[in-house]
Amino acid sequence: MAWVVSLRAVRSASGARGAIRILSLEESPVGAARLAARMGRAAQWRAMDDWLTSRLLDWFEESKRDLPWRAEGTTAWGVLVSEVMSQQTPVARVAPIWQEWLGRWPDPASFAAATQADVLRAWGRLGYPRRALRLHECAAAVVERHGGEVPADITDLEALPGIGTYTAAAVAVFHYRRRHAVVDTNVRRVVARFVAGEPDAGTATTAADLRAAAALLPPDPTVAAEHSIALMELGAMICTARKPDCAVCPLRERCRFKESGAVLPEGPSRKRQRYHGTTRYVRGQIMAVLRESSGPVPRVVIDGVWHEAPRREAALSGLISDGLVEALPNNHFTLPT
DNA sequence: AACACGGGGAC
DNA sequence: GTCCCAGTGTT
Repeated sequence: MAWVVSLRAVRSASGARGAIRILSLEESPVGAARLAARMGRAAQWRAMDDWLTSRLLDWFEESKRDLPWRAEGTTAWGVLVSEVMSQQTPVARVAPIWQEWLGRWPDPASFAAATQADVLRAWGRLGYPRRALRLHECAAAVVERHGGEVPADITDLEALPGIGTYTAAAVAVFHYRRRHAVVDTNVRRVVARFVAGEPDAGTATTAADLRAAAALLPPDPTVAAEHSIALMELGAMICTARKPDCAVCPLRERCRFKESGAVLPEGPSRKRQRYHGTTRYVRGQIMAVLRESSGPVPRVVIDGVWHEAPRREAALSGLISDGLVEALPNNHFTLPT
């Protein structure tokens, strides 16, 4: 009855009558399907006879990772920060930085008051430091537009700097428990395999991906929210890109990819740019120098990070136009103040 | 639709 | 050495 137990966590948030009724059956050692049959359609829990949701939530309750932002009492701001940090960055690397940030800047107002240099140093080597600056702008916008409270409305969320389709949905669903599809790379892959029987998701097509994921959602918002989290977790832990562990997948009996008996293509699926020596690499080197220096850095030190002047200058001017670096009159460079 | 944008860890 | 990762903003 892990599936039923999982509803306990959302009981207070939902206040739904249905949740209470389910909980009353908690001691009864019956499976989700039998429970559904007993309750009947009048209970309005179509989720109960939704095989996918039932399997997903049973598995999730048992196997979910103990991520710090999943702790009870995490604020909407905490969830938003965790999502922005997790954009293109593995959660294992995000967790310690997230802890530090939430301790230091527990809400949008305190974070908005920090300097850009402090923000960029605290971001450390998480990568894509423009995210840190956008998060800073985001906090200011939350203070200005929403009185310091992270909004629950998807449209309001998407209007914030650095918050796109995915992150807006993630905050609305994971924190505010809205019923809305949350589509990241994991969900796209799981849906491609489970529904379409394809080995991997193709190029992202936001509207179609959202429709496909939305079609799988159970009717109740709180259950749908858990379903969305679980689907992402499944993609991250079981239905992985390289080596899906179908043997232990809770969805294996009805997965069209598993049914097809197909195997993942071996070779590289697409051409990939080298990293070392790219502008992006050089930008990273320059940022590392500036982060680790307490004050302005002379040009000669910047010149040391890469031998080719054109590449170096391209990286530097890019950083300046992105607002990540400031050029001082005395030919020194610094993180923005 | 295709790019640019970090950095680290798994294989 | 290559691939992947809780994406977003710009062109």
